[in-house]
Amino acid sequence: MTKNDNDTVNNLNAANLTRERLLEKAESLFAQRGYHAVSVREITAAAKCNMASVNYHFRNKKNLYLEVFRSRWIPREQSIYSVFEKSIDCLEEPTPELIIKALAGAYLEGPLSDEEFRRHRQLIVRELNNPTEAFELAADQTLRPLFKKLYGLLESFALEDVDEDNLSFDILSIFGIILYFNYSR
Amino acid sequence: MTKNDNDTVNNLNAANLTRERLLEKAESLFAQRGYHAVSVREITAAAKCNMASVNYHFRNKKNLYLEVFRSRWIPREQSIYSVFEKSIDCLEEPTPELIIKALAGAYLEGPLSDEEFRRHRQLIVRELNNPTEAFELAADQTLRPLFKKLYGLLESFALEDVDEDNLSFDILSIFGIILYFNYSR
DNA sequence: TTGACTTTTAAACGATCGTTTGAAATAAAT
DNA sequence: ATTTATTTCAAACGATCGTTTAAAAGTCAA
Repeated sequence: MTKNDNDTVNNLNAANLTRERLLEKAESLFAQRGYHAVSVREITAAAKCNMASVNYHFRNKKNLYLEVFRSRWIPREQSIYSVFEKSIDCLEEPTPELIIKALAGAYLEGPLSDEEFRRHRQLIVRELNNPTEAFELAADQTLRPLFKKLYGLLESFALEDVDEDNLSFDILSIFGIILYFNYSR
Repeated sequence: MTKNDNDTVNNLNAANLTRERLLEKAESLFAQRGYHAVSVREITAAAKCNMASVNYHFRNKKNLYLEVFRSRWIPREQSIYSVFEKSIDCLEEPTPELIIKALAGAYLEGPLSDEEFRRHRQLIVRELNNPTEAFELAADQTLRPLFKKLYGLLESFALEDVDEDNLSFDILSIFGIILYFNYSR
């Protein structure tokens, strides 16, 4: 067993170097090709460690996948959210156009490098198409709060005959555009 | 071996009933959960036939997947394209807004039922995220022609300072919105 | 240096995967 | 009715999957 019941602890000993390498390579491979297309053997080979390390550090493959979201994806999304909130606070007059620009900017010119954003986006697009427990984590801790914030910002404009459903759809469409941005190459 | 070298022939004998059931169930399952998450055993169980039938009628799993695109997805997309073209021809003044409405209409209110469109969209979204040989088929025979048509229709408007790249991006964004439509539930 | 604890390792486990086999069943032709 | 060709089937194949095991290696305090 680990020397600590809470396996998300941030010790910097040798053990956690293997742990961190596994999370890094697992995220990269899961983002590139998806959960089922990537084997534990491939992840451990990339991380240059033994196959049983996945079991030792993360219990099993599924939990390694979830831990990628818990300890990497969600904090990253939260940092994007922080950038977005600060951008909004700086606005004197937060028009819908400026709000959307602030949102897109937080994702596309925020704290993430191009490669980091590519991975980040790939992971959540895969979850949108094939929801697992990871999507619930992401939805609860990042997506719904962001959605709620956007809703609050945009509904005050009460654009003519736009009802709640249509506004929700518009917000989702904006995410669709941002998520599909990189497909234009 | 089959009694015909061309296994896409449209005979209506008993053999092809099994073949058609396999294509139907394979498409449904691949759309729902993706190539790797669906096993040959599951497909043949759904189609109520023996596991070896996949090998007999389609050579292997990968080719069954490709045949779903060749004999089902691409013809369906082409029928959508036809509806779109007819809608455009009926327009007296094809403004960008009317063009986009015609496009969305062809997908959302065209020849496909809601369930058919859901499957249709799921298959191509999975290919966008995880391109295989099937994407090349779809791109060559349906996506690029449609894209070219849209480009021809929209570029004539020469909207101010919109260059080629930005117009391409806008077209892709429109597809992003259409593809993500159903996520709003 | 000893002994307790943590981490890594090689090897094997059972399960499931896609595919193959050869014979039985069915259909078509002579 | 017999032969020929086509289609279906149960059973097994080798490969790969995620996981487990028990021992070796490493770490660190007493």
